Amino acid sequence: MLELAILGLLKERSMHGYQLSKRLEDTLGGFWRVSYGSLYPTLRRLEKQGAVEPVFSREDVRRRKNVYRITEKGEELFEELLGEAGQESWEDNRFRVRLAFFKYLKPDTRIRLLERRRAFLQERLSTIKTSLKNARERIDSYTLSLMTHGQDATEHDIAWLDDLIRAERRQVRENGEGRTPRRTASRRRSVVQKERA
Amino acid sequence: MLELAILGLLKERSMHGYQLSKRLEDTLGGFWRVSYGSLYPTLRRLEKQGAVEPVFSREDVRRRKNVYRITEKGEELFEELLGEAGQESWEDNRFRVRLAFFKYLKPDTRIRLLERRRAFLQERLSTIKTSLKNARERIDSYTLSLMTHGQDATEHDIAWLDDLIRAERRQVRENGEGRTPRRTASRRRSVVQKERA
DNA sequence: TTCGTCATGTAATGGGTTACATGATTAC
DNA sequence: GTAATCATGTAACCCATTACATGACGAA
Repeated sequence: MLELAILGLLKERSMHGYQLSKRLEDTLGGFWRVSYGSLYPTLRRLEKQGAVEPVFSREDVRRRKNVYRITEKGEELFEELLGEAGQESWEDNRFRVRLAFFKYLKPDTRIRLLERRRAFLQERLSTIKTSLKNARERIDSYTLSLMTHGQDATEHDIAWLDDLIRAERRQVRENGEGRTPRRTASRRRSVVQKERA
Repeated sequence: MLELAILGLLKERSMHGYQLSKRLEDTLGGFWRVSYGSLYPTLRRLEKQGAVEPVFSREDVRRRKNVYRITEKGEELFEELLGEAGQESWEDNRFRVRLAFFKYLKPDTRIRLLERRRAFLQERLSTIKTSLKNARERIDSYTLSLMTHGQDATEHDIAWLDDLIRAERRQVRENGEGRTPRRTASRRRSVVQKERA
């Protein structure tokens, strides 16, 4: 996951480790903080694999900053990581990382991923509903509240995804493939608020 | 975390590994699935520490089921794990596990933990708000949507916690310490619905 | 008799973390 | 000059995972 995040950030511009950690922090802010103990070794590993390579500028060398750039091979790896279909890839934080790099994907790939995530949440939802049905009587109020709130949150998440999917579809219809939508976020917001009322 | 969950479940009644995994599944349902590859070794580790001990009944031995019971030492460990104040203990899934065993805590401990989680979410919220303020212009619509939705969800979570805290406080006032509240969950639900309208 | 699910485990691996260590640079 | 933050790294560990392996038991 960290590999994906690093590659995604390096696609935008070359950076050194410390910069990467800062950018990571303010993209996935409250949901994930990378430690240097994983960042630097991962960067090294990526270099050994040939997915990133050091950029030497006089300034940076002097200050011993190790600036990296993504390579052709790195671009391929990035694509591969984003597209992978493993079970665990749809867990909340993983999906957040993926979504953060959606702008690099083709609209139909985006839709595919959004729908995969939606299916994941849908399954979570039915798991919750099932245990709620089977066990409602014998579970304590805290567990009950936990599950009820989990259900709420999951439904809310699904509604959000549906908005994203809709926006993406509209995008495809209106502009043909390839363009980046402009204000998906705020449009989504209003829809959700309507649903809440 | 798995240790905590196992001990918590064994407090209710003695069980073998497979039963534990099932109970775990329908308590934390869509949010966590334990694999046997971690369950059994953990159970062994707990046994070696003296936190759980095997119960031998003729039936179970015949069917080679390893039923465990929690020991005095295990009860202490449980208490310790629930009370620990480490940074990572307030992350979403950890907190869910903790909440699932709230019924075993004293009301004031419950309030303390709820408030600690609240502070954690509050910090997440301000992290999000800060990056939103600093970067709103330069980030793409997907990342923006991600952050906005993250903010929404976090605020919703905090509101839920506030309900739980309020209910707990009322509990303390009305019944004095020690009693388990009856229908916290559904009471909460109605409050949230009012807030949404 | 065969399929599902009950039941227990091991080995290899993964993907991070914390704690520690070092030192340059910048702002006050 | 001193504190904060920039910058890079290592070693030990942690807590889980997947994949594999085995076999009993009940129901169709």
